[in-house]
Amino acid sequence: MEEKIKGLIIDALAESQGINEDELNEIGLELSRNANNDHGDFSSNIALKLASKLKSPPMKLAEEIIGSLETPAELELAECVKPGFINFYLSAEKKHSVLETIMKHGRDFGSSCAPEKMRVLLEFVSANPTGPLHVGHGRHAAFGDSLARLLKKAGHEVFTEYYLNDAGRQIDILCLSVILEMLRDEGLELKNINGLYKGTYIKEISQALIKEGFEINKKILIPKLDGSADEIVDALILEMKNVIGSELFQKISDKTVSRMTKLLKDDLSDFRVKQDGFYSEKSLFSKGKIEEACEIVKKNGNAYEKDGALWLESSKYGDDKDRVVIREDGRSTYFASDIAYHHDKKMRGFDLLINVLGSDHHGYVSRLEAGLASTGNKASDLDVILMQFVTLYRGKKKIQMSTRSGNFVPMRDLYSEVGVDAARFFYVSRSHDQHLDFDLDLATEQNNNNPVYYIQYANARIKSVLNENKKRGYVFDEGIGKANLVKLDLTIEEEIISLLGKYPETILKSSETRAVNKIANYLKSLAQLFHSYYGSTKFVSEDEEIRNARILLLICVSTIIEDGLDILGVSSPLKM
RNA sequence: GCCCCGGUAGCUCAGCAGGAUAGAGCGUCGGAUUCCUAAUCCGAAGGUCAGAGGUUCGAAUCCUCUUCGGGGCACCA
Repeated sequence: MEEKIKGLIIDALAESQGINEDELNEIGLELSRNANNDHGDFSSNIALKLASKLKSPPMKLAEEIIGSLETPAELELAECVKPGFINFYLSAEKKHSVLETIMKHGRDFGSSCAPEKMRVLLEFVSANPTGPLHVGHGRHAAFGDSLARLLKKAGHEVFTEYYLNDAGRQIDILCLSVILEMLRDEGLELKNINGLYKGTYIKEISQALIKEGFEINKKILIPKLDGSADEIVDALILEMKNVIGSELFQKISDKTVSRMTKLLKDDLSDFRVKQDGFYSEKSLFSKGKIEEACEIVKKNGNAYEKDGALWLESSKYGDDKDRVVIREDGRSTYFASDIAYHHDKKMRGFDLLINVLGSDHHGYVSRLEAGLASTGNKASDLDVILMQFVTLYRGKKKIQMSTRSGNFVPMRDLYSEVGVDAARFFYVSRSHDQHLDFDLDLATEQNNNNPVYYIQYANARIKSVLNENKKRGYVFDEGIGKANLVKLDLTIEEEIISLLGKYPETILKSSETRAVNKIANYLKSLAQLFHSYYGSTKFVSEDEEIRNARILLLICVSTIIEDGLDILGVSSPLKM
């Protein structure tokens, strides 16, 4: 319809002002859809835009345009208003037809609206497997999973992935922490060492390994603890590998990582977050992907050697300075892994790579782009979404996020307390580039304050009305409903229908801007209109025609609420 | 020093590919339940959209500066 009206305007402009399409393209023809029906269903500002160019008052122009405007049956009226807007009013039949579309397509209404379908690799969370996921990761998880659902809804093919940092120093430290815990468990007295991982999960893993029959020589020598915490830890790792043998160390390391990974997967899946794949950093080494990437970079003339290290000339691609890829001692940097990993993503055939990262990684973005460019890919294929931080509150009281030993509040604690529905909704209700204050009290309140329940309740009320309809011996007749849509002429009904009609463009816009929170806002508005409608109108009435028409409308509202909530990973209870 | 994000009602926030009177909820005040779920609804009061310039017929929205707050600038991961 939008295109049709635009076409009409173009014709009218040509006739009344002698403006051709090229001239028009310069100015840009916009047609906006209006929320409140004060200004019609669509409006155009074209007369205002043309006024200065044609040196003619906008109102006069608008009148002339309308004068030569054809009006098809779907259009009831076109009028010009005060500053120079042209407002279009659709016929009632046309406006109501969206309900028929929703009845026909059901939950597929608004699906596949993206004009260009892409293969997307969406990477999110990717936290080191050295501890349970905390409330900050929770936001990444909720956002990433919802974005995946949203992009799929819009018609894209989406693969979600978790990059598992299962190699490197942090993993050695994790493994060391577990081994020392095993020794402790066997009665060895050990001083606390800074920089090691603590927490019940370390204990659990060490005990599980002991049960599996892993043994550590108790006569292990702890080297003198001199130097900085980092130096001590590194010395311990080296010593441990020597004493127990790097083979056993590696075995324990593998066991530990796989147990940690299981823990992460459970944290995520219990939060209804689905990762299609876990990509192992270690596999980059074993499959030679890092050397491969280095070769490509060198071949493309984007690397050089200096001070015994291999440097990527990332400054060539917009980074502040060049970066080390292979260290002096021959070990590759984390950045090297990332170059190889992102190149591999492209090789797997994805058009678009989306990374959800913490906002503290923003300095890393240009480096990633440079890495991608230096392997011969387009930097613009990478879309990094930076996530701002989360602060927990209990009412007005800020909750200490981490203890002195560096333990964060686990995300599982959060969603166990407030429930998965509330947690997911709250996490996603604000734009990713804004700080999130997560109020645990608010998330569990059962009233108007709490948008999750407000929306769910709207849907539950609809289900209840449908039941009541049956209970009174009526059978919903879609045919009668469709035939009487024109009777839905209350202002509130028109507002609801208009909002339902905006669902596809909401999906499109929020998927394009990765703004999952727009879905949450949309649902809030829809629920609000519904509750108001509920309070003012009787649905199960004796009049068969209006009853079926209204119930049809309610079914449409319910369809959209359920679909929208599902994008957010929130359930739609039938009863509350 | 450089870079990213933000400042909208007393509070928490929507609105931001420019558009017509800036919206919700809470809180305050006043109402609604013989009726399909009151986890609801209706009404009132409440604003220099941080400040100053600029672009435009038109700016909360775009640009510049200032200011306040959060975060970042490794041969760490």
